[in-house]
Amino acid sequence: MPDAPVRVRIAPAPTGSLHVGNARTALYNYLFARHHGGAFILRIEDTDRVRSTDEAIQVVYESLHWLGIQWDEGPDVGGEFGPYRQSEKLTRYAEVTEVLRTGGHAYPCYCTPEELDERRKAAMAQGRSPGYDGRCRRLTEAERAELDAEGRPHAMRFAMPGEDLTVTDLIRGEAHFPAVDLQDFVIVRSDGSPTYMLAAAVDDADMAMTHVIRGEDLLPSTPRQLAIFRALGAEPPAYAHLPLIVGSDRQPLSKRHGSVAVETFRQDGFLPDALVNYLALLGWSYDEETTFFTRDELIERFDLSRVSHNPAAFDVEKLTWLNGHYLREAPDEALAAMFVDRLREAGVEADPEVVLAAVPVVKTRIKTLADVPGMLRFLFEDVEPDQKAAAFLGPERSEYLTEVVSRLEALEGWDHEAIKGTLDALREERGLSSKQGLHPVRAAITGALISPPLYESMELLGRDRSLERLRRAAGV
RNA sequence: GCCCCCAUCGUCUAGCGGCCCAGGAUACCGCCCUUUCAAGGCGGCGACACGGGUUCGAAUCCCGUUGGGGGUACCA
Repeated sequence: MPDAPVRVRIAPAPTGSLHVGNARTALYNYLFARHHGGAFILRIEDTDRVRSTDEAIQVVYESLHWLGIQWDEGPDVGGEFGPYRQSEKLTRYAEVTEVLRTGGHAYPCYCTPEELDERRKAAMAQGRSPGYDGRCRRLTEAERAELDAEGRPHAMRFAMPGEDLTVTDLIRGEAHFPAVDLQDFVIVRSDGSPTYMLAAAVDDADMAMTHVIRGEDLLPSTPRQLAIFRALGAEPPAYAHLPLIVGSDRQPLSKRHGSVAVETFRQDGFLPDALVNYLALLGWSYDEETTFFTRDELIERFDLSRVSHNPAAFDVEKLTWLNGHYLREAPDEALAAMFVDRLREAGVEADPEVVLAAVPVVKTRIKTLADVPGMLRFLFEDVEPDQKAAAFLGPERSEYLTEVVSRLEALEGWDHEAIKGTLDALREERGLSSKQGLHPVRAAITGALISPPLYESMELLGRDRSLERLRRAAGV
């Protein structure tokens, strides 16, 4: 198996958004494939037709594209192991079911959900394993014919081999499952549709997967899928189960913890590089100290043996910090383009030239792109001073601001150095602290007490508009 | 209930028998820098869940307890 070219996949169910947990699974599979020079496949698990829509599939594509995770085979790009949508493989699953049935590995089950539920409860009450008791497996052909004649609907169950099974996990080692807990499970529903257990195993076999890297929640399903592989006479892939991502309270990560969909992180102003770097580190580490990784470094260094075993709590604070780092590292031109887009989304039409000039002083002051409009809006439209700023703009500042205006009017040029010199001189003459001297000006120019650097802001705003705002604040 | 997985600072983690009275990052606190706010620099606080073993020696190995997570579906 180590000699076969690596083939791995991500198999999301299109339910409307791509969960970060799925995104991380996709990332690890992608990194593993690239590291080994293998193929990364995208498969859409849409056997549940009711919940699956084409729009939801588009969201999966877009989220993965945004993260920069490219797939080599998939519904949209094709490949020699297709189709890559389970809804297009229904006849294939039926075919396999027939093979299993003929080979004595599957049988019809006529038990109703109510009956199953009742027996399950009874088993649990007695401390026994709650799985299927195998009743219909013992039916004779004559009895089955009779039930069929009555028109009783049936599901198809897989007949487990009745022996203990061992899963060898690349991350965790061996897990042993006693036969008593491995009971016959449904592979085809009474409406004829295949279940996940069947479809996933058949696809992994059909698509020649060499490794299945997925969430730990699927570890208990592995012995069952292994049994299907064996019944089919197919070579099973190697398995690796990733620790789950939980919320700050150790509960499964869900919307009440904040953002969980990749699309939402994008809207919240996170950079794909930051999310990828963060996700890479959420359950994996390279060494004692390295925190930042480029894509190429991740591909070069990713290794399943360094994936951790315990559930990881998603920490937006750290993601946010990482995002700030990537924001500061990004080229100014690229940032300017993103800033302009953000401003437009916030209803602010910004001059790209001005935005580009503002990038250097702004990029150390934002944590996400969502902070941009609040930081730069004042450059492009008049803003009402907020409450704290207003406190520095009363009539009692009128004389001071008027003096500020006249000094600045006398200025030859209009650059931050000259502005600084002028305001410094005035402050010194009057014995004003920097706060006393600058707060009123800052309030007049930016409408807030917290803003990008004042002198640079005034240079960016331009002479005319700066003076106009100061005059208005002075009440002139 | 039963089965499986897991257990180092609040959080992400390094550690795979002596290099560890436990290292890095984040968060938090302080100082420096400073036109506000950040960024940056420096420093601080802070963890081996508990109990038994094994060993000259255990965060590291074994057993148990406790705790957390997952599964137990005609969801995936």
